[in-house]
Amino acid sequence: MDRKIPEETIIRLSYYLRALFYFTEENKKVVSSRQLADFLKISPHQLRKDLSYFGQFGKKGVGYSCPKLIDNIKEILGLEREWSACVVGFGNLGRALSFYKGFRDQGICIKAAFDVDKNKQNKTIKDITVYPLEKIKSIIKKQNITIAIITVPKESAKQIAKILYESGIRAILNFAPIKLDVPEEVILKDVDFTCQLTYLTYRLKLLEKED
Amino acid sequence: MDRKIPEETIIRLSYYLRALFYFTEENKKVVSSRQLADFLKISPHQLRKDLSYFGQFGKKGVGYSCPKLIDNIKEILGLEREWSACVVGFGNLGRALSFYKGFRDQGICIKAAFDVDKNKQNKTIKDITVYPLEKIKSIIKKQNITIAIITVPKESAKQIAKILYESGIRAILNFAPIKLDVPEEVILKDVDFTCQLTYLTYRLKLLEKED
DNA sequence: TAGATTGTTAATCGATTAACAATC
DNA sequence: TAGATTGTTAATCGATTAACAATC
Repeated sequence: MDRKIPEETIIRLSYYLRALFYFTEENKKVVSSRQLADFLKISPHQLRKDLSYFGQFGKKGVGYSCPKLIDNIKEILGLEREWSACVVGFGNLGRALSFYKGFRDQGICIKAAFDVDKNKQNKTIKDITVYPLEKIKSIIKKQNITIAIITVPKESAKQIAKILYESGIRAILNFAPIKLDVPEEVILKDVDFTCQLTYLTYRLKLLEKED
Repeated sequence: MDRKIPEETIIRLSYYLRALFYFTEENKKVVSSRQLADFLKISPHQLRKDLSYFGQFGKKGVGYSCPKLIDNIKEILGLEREWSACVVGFGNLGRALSFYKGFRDQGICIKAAFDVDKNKQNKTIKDITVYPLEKIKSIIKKQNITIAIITVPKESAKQIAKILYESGIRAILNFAPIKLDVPEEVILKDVDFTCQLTYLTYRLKLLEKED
């Protein structure tokens, strides 16, 4: 694992994992790179190239064992163990992420939520308790939380990020539409709906021009 | 506009727009590529390169006029006019997207929502009415909706996509964790939280190995 | 053995970075 | 004029695609 691995490759590994779950549910024990790739609408070359960064997982002339490749990819992505996460901002988006089942399937467990709104605080829904912001530090320590998801308005996002990394958070998934300042050692990933939607309007406009 | 323009460039244009809104709020009339780039934590070269795909918008030795560049980027992204969209699936995520203010600021207006759940149907919250799925076709036609956002469970996503493009939808933002089959002329963009989170666990695991 | 499919190298393609001439 | 900053070309870097030898 000396060469630099593209971020796109890592993202695709998640997709491969999901496809493997699907084929496993369909009672398939072995799949070829072509079957996986067709399911995900990518090329089999790309799948094999992506896997080759990490080792040799298939059998020539045969394909990949579903359960084995699942274990291998989980190991690569760090999903062989459980991770604890929290959500800051318990609006609609915060709630959606808190209760999203897809995370737990992959070993990522939302352990707590935080919100400024007193009416939301100290209530527990489906195992997740909403705490006031003042409790961020203590709960993170107590519950051993390493990942935080930020869904607060952009006005308070920078301040929340500061509290989070000062509390020991080492990775942040940020849904607030603003660039956060975090220390180099904190891993930050932005998710931005508006940009994605705007890409659609751009393409729609292009199409109209062609006509 | 003969050369192929990278998707990344289009996504960044949205970020430039947002930065320009920020500087405008701060009463700045003119900004340099360096100021914009610093704000967004990218390089000024990249910003200038991105803009150069579409024309010359700045003044050498001076910088860019904020209001003019805003108008130019809006025009490029098709945001000089209003777009009508709908949300299918009125769970927490559907609600979050329906009421998200960031869209309306950019001229994208959620006009209707749809859900299978009878308890959610025929209620109007903040100008958005939730209709049964059977009404998808008629509402889309009546309200002139071109963009759809899918937030239903993966089990029903493919079927919903079919109903949508058969109803005249031309662009889909898909939050369901499954690859949809759509005709070539329908523009499709996937958003996947799990992949983003998993990228964080991958990086966290890498860090631990280094120690 | 013949057919199938992997893993990897080489070729291509595309995006980013850097440098600088043009010019406000 | 001198300083600043754009727009664009060239160089670099990186990712994807394709081809094929290895081998189950």
